[in-house]
Amino acid sequence: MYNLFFQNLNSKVQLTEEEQEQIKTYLTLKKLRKKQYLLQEGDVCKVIAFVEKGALRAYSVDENSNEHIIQFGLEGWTISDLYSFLTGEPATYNIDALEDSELVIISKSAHEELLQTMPKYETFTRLNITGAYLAMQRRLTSIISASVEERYQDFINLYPHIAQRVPQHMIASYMGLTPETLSRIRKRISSK
Amino acid sequence: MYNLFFQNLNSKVQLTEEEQEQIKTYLTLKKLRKKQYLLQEGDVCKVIAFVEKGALRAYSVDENSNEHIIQFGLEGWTISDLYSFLTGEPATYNIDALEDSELVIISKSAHEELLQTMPKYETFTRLNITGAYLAMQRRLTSIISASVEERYQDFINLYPHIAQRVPQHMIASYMGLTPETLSRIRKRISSK
DNA sequence: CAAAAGCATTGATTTGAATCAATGTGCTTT
DNA sequence: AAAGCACATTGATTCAAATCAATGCTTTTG
Repeated sequence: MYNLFFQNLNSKVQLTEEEQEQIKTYLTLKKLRKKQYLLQEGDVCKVIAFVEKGALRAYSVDENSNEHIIQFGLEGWTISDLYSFLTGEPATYNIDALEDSELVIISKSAHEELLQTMPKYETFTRLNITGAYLAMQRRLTSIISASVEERYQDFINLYPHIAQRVPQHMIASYMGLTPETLSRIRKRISSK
Repeated sequence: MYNLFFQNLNSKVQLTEEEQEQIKTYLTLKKLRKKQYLLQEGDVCKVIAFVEKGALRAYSVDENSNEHIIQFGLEGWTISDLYSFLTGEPATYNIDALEDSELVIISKSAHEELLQTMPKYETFTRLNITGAYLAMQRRLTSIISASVEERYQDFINLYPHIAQRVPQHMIASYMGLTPETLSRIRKRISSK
């Protein structure tokens, strides 16, 4: 059940059997049906979720009730409203399941205790957030400097598996475009 | 000379005198004149720089030789091309000084040794990157979902000191706008 | 199974930002 | 002090994406 999580963990910090067992005591599993919420805007985000199976999205809703996807979470990725999780402020994002999913759940107290007691867990956390930072910087750079066409190409190249599993209008949302515009961009690209 | 750096460090992880002295042995100071480069695109980024005094910017240059500012670094902030620093790949950003500046320099080997030997330094690093991640996520959310006017207002509210010290066309660049557009937006806002 | 909902596409029109161009102003720099 | 440059503003025009609207297709669901 925790296979992917520990695979991921081990690839970043080598753990002994005992260490793994110890960490396991802090984790819980959660299944989410398609369309179910993991987090709703306004609630405080209590957990970090590692996606063992399935797909989720984090998104905000603006005053015109347009959804803006800030992050996808597929197998092997972590998803949360980190700001809310860390500060205890109400979440500004919603997180829900795009497919039936299985999550490894780390509660706030578990996270804090692990950070305090297991140096390797802190290293793991540091490496994770660093990876997330670099991925986001890449996305930001591309938004600021590249054309929409290039951005779409980059997205497809970087995340082909997302493009296959997620409806197109959500990719448009992730890119900050309308579905119509993305459709036309795809058309333009394919006619080359 | 290292005042601000240690102030910052201490605010995140409480250090003893000895620990501070130990860390100091890993640091060097560097002064940069206005317009001098800390890093040029294509070179490998060898350092993380903490800004003690002055102001820097990290930016990329696109095929039409337009500059796109990805980050400002003022007093108390850290600036680097982290991807290049961590991977050893050539940098995709340029970093230069907007004013005469003083930097606390952490070399790659220093960074690695400190991470390995001083748990508190790792914690410091983790907290720093987490803060940077949250700031960037905020920026990204605003780009994807808010109007340019709101985005400019947010920027001014969040970083009033930057707005005061940095030429307007650089703020436009940071926002992914042309200077003309930002000028018009300011006009629109002020006429309310 | 039929109805409804969700999704992608296409077309016509509007809108907002980019581009091109010119001017004014204040700083450097010599 | 004069010349040159960097910067901000403003105007006119172009261009790209949003919006509004309609259609057909597929997937859910009652």
